[in-house]
Amino acid sequence: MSKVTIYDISKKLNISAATVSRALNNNPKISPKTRELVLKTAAEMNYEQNTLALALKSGKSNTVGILVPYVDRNFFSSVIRGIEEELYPHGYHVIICQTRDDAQSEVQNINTLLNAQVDGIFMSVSKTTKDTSHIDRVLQKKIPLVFFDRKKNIPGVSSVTIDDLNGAYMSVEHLIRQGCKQIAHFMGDINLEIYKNRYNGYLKALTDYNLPFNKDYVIRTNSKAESGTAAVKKLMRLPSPPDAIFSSSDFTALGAIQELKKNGIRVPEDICISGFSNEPFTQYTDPTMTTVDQTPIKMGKMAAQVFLEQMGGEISVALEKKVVLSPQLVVRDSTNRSMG
Amino acid sequence: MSKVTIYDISKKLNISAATVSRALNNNPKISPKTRELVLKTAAEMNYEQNTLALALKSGKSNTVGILVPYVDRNFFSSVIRGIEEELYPHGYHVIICQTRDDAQSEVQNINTLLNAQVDGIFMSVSKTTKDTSHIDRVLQKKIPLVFFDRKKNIPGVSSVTIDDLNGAYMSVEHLIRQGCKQIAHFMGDINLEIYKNRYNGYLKALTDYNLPFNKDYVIRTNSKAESGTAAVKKLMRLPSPPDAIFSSSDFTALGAIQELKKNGIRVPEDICISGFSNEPFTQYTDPTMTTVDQTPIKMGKMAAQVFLEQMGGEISVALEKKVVLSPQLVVRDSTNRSMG
DNA sequence: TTGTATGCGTTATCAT
DNA sequence: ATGATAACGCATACAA
Repeated sequence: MSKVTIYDISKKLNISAATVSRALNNNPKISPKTRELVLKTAAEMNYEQNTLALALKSGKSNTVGILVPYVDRNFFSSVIRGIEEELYPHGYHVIICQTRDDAQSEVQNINTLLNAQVDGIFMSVSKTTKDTSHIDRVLQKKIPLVFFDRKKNIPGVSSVTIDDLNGAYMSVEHLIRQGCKQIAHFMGDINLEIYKNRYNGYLKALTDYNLPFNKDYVIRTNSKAESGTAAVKKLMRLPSPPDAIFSSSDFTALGAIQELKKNGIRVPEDICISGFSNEPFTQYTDPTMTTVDQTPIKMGKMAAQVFLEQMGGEISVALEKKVVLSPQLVVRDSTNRSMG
Repeated sequence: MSKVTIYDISKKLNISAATVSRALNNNPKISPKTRELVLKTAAEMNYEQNTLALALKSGKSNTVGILVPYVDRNFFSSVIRGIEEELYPHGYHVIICQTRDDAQSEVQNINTLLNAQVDGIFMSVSKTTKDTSHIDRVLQKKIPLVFFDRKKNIPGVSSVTIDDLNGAYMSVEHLIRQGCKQIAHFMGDINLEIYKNRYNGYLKALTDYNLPFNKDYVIRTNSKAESGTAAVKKLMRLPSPPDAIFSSSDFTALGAIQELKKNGIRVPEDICISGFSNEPFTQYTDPTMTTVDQTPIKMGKMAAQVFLEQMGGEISVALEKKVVLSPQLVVRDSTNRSMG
């Protein structure tokens, strides 16, 4: 059968279960002889430790929960990969929960994770989350919590994000160096920190390089390709259309490229376009798309490391660590005027 | 504090823990009065059931494990999404493990999942897996196991796959209806069932439509774009080059398209190309790519349903269910000759 | 060095 | 209808 316990081993060997337990856990207080014997018979009997009993006993489940809007978005699944790869060697399991960007689902998932006695929680906050009492509950229980990408500013909670402002700045700077002087921006929902920061990075680059700010060049978009085609139409109707677009999203940048090509406007010759996120498809568009890589796997690994630190330290000390990763500018053909 | 147990409630109410437990579980053998009372105070005290204790007691963890090569591959993360969404309403958690296509890692992960007392295991078998003793161990423990996409033929194990042969057949049939008569094939590793089936679907369509088979038109490729560029070069050097390519992979199809465009050969006017998998990027290539959708979310949902059925039935009956999903042909511009 | 006893939180069995 | 108790499998404080 399948359920061999330390008690079974103890019976077979005529010793106590406690001794078996000690042998199995390399407890120093045991004779080498019996230790060897126990280990051998345990192997023979195909003994496997019951993680559940251990978890109940120790209060430690060796499991962490990850909350993301959707697992099948490339960015999130890459972060998950990072977390899993960093935590697996430490014996942790990874439970995945999807919030579908729904605040209520987020609360529910937090609750079930708490019930499941996870040792830590990683989350990218849902778009619609306003109330944070469920997060407070996590903190009350002293469960390490790490935000990634989308965070709330809550004292005592660590987070791993990327420097969106700088990512935007690098992009715009790159466009300027390509000779562009009239740079437009596709702006996301600035209620979200990340988009506000990208917008600010755009502004900062313009300022630093003494380029004038033109409010007609800033178009509010969502993250769909259609939004990009609409935005670029608006731009091209301007008396003085831009010679570059810095988009806060790869998808809107794609929509723009498609619309421009349809109208015979060349990218990058007539107008340079850069996106944001380094979605896998950006390397396959025509032309290939310049974008900003958010290093999601690294983000996951960092988040995991922050968690491990937290676990290693004093239980009662909720150290708050804010890690800000540097994004990576990926230059491709959509902004490359030296192609020839 | 955070740890309020049924015992705490029982003390406060001067009743036994057993009664509290019964009240909480809607046990009929209890008076409505005390039931209400317990429920109310439980709510007041913020009682939450300890899932771990329950799991230890019942032997049921309400957790399933999913093994995939990499979580951040679109296909796999989509399957995971399907499984999660189907199982969440039933109270199951989902643990993710990555095998990195390494047989040894697969064995290890199976072991730890077994230790964690998961109630079921979903897996897409690693490419390198030969020995299946770890899988036998799962069966011995009567843990429901469901293969998806990549399976091994093991008696008693259910699986959910797609009808690759038919997907290939539909693709080639479509090419024929576009007027193509000399159809080449990029063939994957036929040690894997899926590629063998796609190849057979290709052959069947040729036969059914009375097109001659030309062995020079079948090129062995791996799933990289470079492999596709190399393959198409070879094809175009033939005395009579093909007028269509059915590729077993989106990536090789992409490489082919890129190479052809570079040489001024038009897609689809001069040659039609179709891929396989409906990778997200296929809708953004130029031209957009015709491909076969493997309905991964649906695959996940089906796998979950098979598991739930298994759980619902008799414990000792390992019913073996083979679900074969119909793939979806997605027609786009790379094969569309009526575009004008 | 080893054994005994206890508890982690719950539910099920057997009384009452 | 309710209470006392055992059991799930393990680890540890204490006793020997």
